[in-house]
Amino acid sequence: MRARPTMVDVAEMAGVSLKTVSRVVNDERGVRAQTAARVREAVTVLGYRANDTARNLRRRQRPATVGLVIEDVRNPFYSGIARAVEELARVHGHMVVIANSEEDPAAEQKAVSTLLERQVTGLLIVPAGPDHGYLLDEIRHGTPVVFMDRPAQGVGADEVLIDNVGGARHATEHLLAHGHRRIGVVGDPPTVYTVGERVRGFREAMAAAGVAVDESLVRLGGRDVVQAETATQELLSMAHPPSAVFTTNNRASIGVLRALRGRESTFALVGFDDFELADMLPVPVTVVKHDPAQMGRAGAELVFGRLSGDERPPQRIVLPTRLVPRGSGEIAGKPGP
Amino acid sequence: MRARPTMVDVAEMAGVSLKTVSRVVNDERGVRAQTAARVREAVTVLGYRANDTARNLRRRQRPATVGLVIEDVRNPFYSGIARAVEELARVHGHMVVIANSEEDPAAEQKAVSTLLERQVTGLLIVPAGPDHGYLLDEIRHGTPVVFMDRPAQGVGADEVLIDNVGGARHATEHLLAHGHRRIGVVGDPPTVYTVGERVRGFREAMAAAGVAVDESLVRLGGRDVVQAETATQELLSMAHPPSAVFTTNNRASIGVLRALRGRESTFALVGFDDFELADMLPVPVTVVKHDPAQMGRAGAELVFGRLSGDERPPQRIVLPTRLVPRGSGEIAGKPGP
DNA sequence: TCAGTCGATGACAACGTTGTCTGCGCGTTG
DNA sequence: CAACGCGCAGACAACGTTGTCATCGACTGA
Repeated sequence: MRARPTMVDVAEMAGVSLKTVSRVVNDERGVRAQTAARVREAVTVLGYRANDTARNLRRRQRPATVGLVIEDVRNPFYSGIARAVEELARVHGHMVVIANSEEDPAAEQKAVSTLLERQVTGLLIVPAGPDHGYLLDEIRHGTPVVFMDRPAQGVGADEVLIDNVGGARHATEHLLAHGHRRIGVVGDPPTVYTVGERVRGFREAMAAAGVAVDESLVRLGGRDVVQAETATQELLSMAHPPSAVFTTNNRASIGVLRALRGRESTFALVGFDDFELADMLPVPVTVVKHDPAQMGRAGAELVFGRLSGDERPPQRIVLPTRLVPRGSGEIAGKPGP
Repeated sequence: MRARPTMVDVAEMAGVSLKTVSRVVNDERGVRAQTAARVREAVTVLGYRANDTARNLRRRQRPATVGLVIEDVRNPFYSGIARAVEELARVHGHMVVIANSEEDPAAEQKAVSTLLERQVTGLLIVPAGPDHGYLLDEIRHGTPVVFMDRPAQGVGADEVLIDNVGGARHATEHLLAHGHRRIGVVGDPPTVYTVGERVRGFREAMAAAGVAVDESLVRLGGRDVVQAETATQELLSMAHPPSAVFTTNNRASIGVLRALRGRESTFALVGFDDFELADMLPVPVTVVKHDPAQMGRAGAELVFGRLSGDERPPQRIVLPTRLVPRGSGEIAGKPGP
């Protein structure tokens, strides 16, 4: 288990100079076929592999790698993004480094710092914290940064968002149209941008319909399926439970469904985010659907566009949502025993 | 948008030598507090960030990065692995580069090559192709390689597998115990190692029970949900459809469920791999459960163990499976109209 | 008082690679 | 036949950093 061979080793073995090896390895012209063959022979015998680190340093270029900072790959929304980013990156000869921020601003900033020291050529971030002024210098030094799913303050960078307010409004209107008036909300803390926006869309639709929001039915703050389940159980055991619920994301939807299972009492449901098997459940779940792959692609396209010279002012792309009625939004609420 | 500042720029601004900046940046001792303060000042003013590429080259060490080659992050099995690997990597100060091999040996080999040129310190691979002799040199040069989910030929490297045969046997025994005799199989091509093993477990259990396998009920080859759905439809329209089916992975299970939906005819089902909401479906799905996170952790532990001097001979870790009866394995088949 | 020690700092080389420049031998051309 | 061009090859510097060694002044102790 000795160290890796370098060009010097190859040169020595082939009886040529270092530079000639470099020429052969990089398919430069100006090497006699016979010499090149000798070099290639030595390369395979020694198992030589170019050192990308040294190459990049010398060429003053960065490793062909983009950083992707997300909350958790296990969430299908993020893995959908990740996959699309990876696909586009591959087309552009880049690799993807994934960091999970765990929704923690400190972890996010640490990850970003490490990625930047690693000299990534571009950065795709689902921001956890609000302020990203610390990236100003980097952007000025030529690293394209794209924020996905949520905007970032303190920086004028590209952003890819979805129509949160519109989607939530549609969801709420759907429930209102089916006669629901006591509508609850279950989801993550409203400090998360998307949650705030979706709740805003909910309130807008309610206000437009002249229906007052019962604040005791708004249960935000859960961070995972279990907490959404608990919140739902609380809703169900109220004296006047909601007849319908809007959930702010797929985790919350699933938590609600778990709480509802086996219960006699139930309520209508529309969830933000589609999820696998939503249409296969006993009561198929009506959702506000959008396309994570589209978000990943749009973000990656922006990054690689910037890398190849796109100098337009910072873009804000807003992706559409679509209400997919499957049944759960149309059932009449029969709350309470 | 000028180039990034280097230590030379910082040194110039602080009126010290390059080396002093290096000392401050690396928290080496031997710098007067006052000098250090001046340097730090210059660092923040210029927005200096250490160049990990140059540092690694000089120190003759590799970037603290491990490569993870999987089939598709969108599959929860792989994203579960990815997340666990990332978590352990973070603990060890490493980042994770993810490459999707798409089950294509050529793509896998290309990804691995790129990762190695990038000087990753370790490699976690879910192998797509069978032969990995091309990694022999690398392993000899000191790059720890761990194969996950499937073994690799031609190399003596660490492996983390699951008890495919045992799990499949349990699944089949469960179906046999509930009176099923005409049992079908739906899944990926048997050339995929895990599929082959799981089918072997199925056959072993059938043989042990003295039940002949009707080969027309074995439908392997589908690579995604849609193809599994098609295969199932074919099974259902047979003159003598199966009364039960064993699926070789979560994609196949979901395809089968989709085909079954709304159909009058049905059959019992046990699937390999657990999946979200399996317990929430109209007929909760009985599965052979195992833990992707455990696999990721085990793999990562092996890599980081090797990196810190573990010299044991190549390990083969086999993770257990557990049958989770939820109902779908116990229903009586009522095939055909 | 003088060697010896110590703390702070800098000069220099080196990591593995590539860009630039130079040199050599040979054939072509005016 | 001198001059030139061309194909091939190597010497050397440089990328941004860190390890080693040298330097210098000040302080210590006998």
